[in-house]
Amino acid sequence: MTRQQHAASTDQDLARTVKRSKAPAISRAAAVLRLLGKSENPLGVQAIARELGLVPSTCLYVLRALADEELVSFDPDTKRYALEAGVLTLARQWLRRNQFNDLAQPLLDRLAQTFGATMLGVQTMGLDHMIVVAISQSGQSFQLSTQIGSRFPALISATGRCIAAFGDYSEAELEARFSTLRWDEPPTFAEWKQQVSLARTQGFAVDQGNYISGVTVVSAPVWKARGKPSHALVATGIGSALKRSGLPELQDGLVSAARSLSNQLCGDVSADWT
Amino acid sequence: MTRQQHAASTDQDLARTVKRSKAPAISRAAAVLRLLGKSENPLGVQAIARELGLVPSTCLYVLRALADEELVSFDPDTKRYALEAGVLTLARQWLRRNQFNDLAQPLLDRLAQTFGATMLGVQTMGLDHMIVVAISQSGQSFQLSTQIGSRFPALISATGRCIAAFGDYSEAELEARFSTLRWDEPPTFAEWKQQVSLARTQGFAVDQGNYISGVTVVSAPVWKARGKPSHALVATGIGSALKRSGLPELQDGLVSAARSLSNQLCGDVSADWT
DNA sequence: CTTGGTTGTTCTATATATTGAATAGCACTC
DNA sequence: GAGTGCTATTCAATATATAGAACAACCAAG
Repeated sequence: MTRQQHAASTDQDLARTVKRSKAPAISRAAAVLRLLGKSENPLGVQAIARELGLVPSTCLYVLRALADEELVSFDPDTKRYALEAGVLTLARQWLRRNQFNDLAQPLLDRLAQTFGATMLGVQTMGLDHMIVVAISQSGQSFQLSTQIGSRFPALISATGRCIAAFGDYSEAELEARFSTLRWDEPPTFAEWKQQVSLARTQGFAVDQGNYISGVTVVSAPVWKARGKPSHALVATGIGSALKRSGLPELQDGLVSAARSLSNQLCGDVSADWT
Repeated sequence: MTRQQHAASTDQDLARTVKRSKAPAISRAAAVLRLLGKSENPLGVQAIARELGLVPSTCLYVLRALADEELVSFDPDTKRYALEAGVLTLARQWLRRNQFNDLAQPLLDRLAQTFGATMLGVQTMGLDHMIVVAISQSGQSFQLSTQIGSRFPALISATGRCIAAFGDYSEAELEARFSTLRWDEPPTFAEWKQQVSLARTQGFAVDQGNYISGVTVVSAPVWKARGKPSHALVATGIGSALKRSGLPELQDGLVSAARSLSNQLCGDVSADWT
């Protein structure tokens, strides 16, 4: 069972986005790409159109355009479409010019080695979700498998508490989002709010088996600029194992890594100004 | 100096694609994404429009749509656009359901270990280019750095000779493409044709310092179906080092790995037929 | 402070992308 | 072999995305 879940992008959502935008074809194209990404096997025109609430002919034109751009592959025999390798090229280009990754990776590697935990670097995307952009596996212990590019709802687990703590969102917004989350051991909203306050004073957040039973997650926010944190460093591991290798030390290491990263990222910006 | 080069996608090309397509916004969007990928730093609306020959207002709408889809990031302060992490999500999804990668990776790892070479798995995209989709570094020697997602012109180096040898393209097509290639030590078209013939009879191709002086590249084709090869396994290394660790053995290993891979990939297809 | 040359953004007429029905093909069942 | 239900695809009318100019906001130089 895979853990990640997106804000269910329904036909309704797509329809609204398409209406508002001045370039609806692009919203449709993105929806098609996401659908093909989710799907286990290649899909035909009708299946895609039905799933996304598109007109088949429009959907066909979208697919042809995407195939021309090598973002989608087309099998002439089966008339099925799937994602194509062109998306890889874009991803590499993004990774290349992303200083967060370059700076975070060695820090994550060191922490993973020291504490035998699986370390993640995540990028926050408002209250919608966060995206895993860097990973370091400890190698020895059994890993909690997550992959680069995975998306999680914004307020879940330890990082969710950080986002809530340092993002100054209204309580109404938070509660609305909170109510849609799925946890193994869901905290009440009151409990969660208290943990968020604690995170605000401590500078990091902990999830002790709420999101996944038996798994402890620690998260510390990273800033690229003043305002809401843009990223977070995350440590995950089996609760008992993390306790044995020293949870307080891990928390300290994580927080100081996150702080040094924030300094470097903000510093680079000011270097551009000169 | 980076080696890769794309078929220079000029404004002309884009203009033609846009005209032909029934969904021009998508071609524009793809062009914008590629441009942002190439660019070292974030770009403004005008710069993008100028570079791609787009109308600024249209360009703005494209960018806004892409930003809505989290494929492009927008900095409200500087009004600059760049690639966003959404492209990572798509790439991961592509990698997940790609059996070539799953099957090729262990073979590449073994060959890289045995021969101290940098191994690549590439996917061919017609006569336009090929894309690196899997990598295994030997770890010990200093690596010839290439990254997943890199694009190379189709007919370059050893893999180019394989594509020409097993793709049954007309000589006119080949010569047109061949003439645009950049090599360190360019072969004449006649020499190259001879090497292509050799590759056809041997079942693999070698590039001895043509593409990059001092670097030897060996490539063996992989088929996913009858017809043109869809992929290739590639070994690269310093010429002298490869000779020392046994070039004939490397060639044998590469060819047999490619053959076994072809069998598995085609076998899956025939399994679908039953 | 004004001027000149940028930039990003809004606005509206018109060329055109999108729609939904009609067409064409393919694989079954009867 | 005709019929049934599915596909993918084409086509022409119309709703609309786009182009180009006008606008606004900024910065640097005089």
